[in-house]
Amino acid sequence: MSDLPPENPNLPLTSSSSSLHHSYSRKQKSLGLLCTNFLALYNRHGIETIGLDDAASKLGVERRRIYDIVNVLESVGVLTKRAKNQYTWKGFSAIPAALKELQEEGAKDTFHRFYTNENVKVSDDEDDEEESSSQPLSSSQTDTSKPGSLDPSKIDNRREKSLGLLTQNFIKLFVCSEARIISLDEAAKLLLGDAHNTSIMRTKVRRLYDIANVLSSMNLIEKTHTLDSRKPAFKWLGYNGEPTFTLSSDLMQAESTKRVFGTDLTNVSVKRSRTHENATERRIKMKQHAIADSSYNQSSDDAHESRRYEFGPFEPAAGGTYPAARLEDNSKRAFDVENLVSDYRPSYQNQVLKDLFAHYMDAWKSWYSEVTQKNPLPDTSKRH
DNA sequence: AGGTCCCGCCAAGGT
DNA sequence: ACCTTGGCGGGACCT
Repeated sequence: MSDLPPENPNLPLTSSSSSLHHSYSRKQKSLGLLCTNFLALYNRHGIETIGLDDAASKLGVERRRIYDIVNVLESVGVLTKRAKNQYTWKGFSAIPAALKELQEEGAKDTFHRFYTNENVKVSDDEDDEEESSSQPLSSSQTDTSKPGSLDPSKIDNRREKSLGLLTQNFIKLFVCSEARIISLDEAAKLLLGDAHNTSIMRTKVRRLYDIANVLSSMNLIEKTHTLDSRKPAFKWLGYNGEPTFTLSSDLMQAESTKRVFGTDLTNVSVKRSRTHENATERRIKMKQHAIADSSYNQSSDDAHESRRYEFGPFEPAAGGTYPAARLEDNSKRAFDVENLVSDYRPSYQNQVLKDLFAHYMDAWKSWYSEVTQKNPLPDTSKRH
């Protein structure tokens, strides 16, 4: 026994009708959907502590999956680890602060890299972080063999590759640049360092999908594709307020149900799906729910992006460290763009990132000066 | 024919 | 020694 049973007819859920034909569906077990249910379950008043086992059983999945979710949620501040098997629910309201921190952090270690020894060597992957004493780990990790010998070079190698860190770096990509849309492989390359090794690349991309799925279910990003190349890409939506979750009664009652292998409570209320209709629908819903913010405006709404990238309205927030431009107040921004740009120029070591950044900066500068001059209406329809 | 990404093995980390 | 975490990648499923 090992193959999945077609399905379990004992389940009390079956979202009413509409289950055209039920059969094992991968989608119904997706991380994204699971995350949606997870959020539906815990994103409410009264919740304060979350037990991994509790979550696993309530959602009908193995703990392993919960770790995936929890790790990325923690990256955006929604959760905090309290103790073994225990997390503290912080809620969506904790997101803005977390994002801001990521933004600053990103800008900071960018400076650091810039001032210290910017023009760096090959430097495969990894990034310092915390203390940096100890030896600068053995150059590249071309550790051929070394049977048995404990490699001191891979001490916290694990942390470096963690889903959580990867998530944060992924988010920094958006938050620390003006990029609004980043294609999947750009992201993979950026987050990697070695875009040559196909194997490593593949793995990284798999992870990216995992991350993207949960971030998507939170409505922080959205999967799309680049306008031109048709390549899959991620669009940063940012935090616009809490998504409106509707906990299906099915899920509620599923709480008491015991899980059997192969059955999956996750497939309740299969309303998530990534069909365009639903996705758009959800966003609209969310938007009106949080539209109060306003300052977020016009433009680039759903349907049409005018190009591969967009400039996001990321608020620098009091004493912010990053230049954020918005169409509205362009008039009062008379400072020297050039200067500012160089000040904030990240110094990533890998070429791809550098190129990408240059690309965005170029676009941004021309757009910015255009807007700044006097044009009340920035016409983004020109090439470059 | 890829693009997605579920699933769970099994190795680090903790206690 | 046992339990918790969670990297990793085979290969099934979905365009």
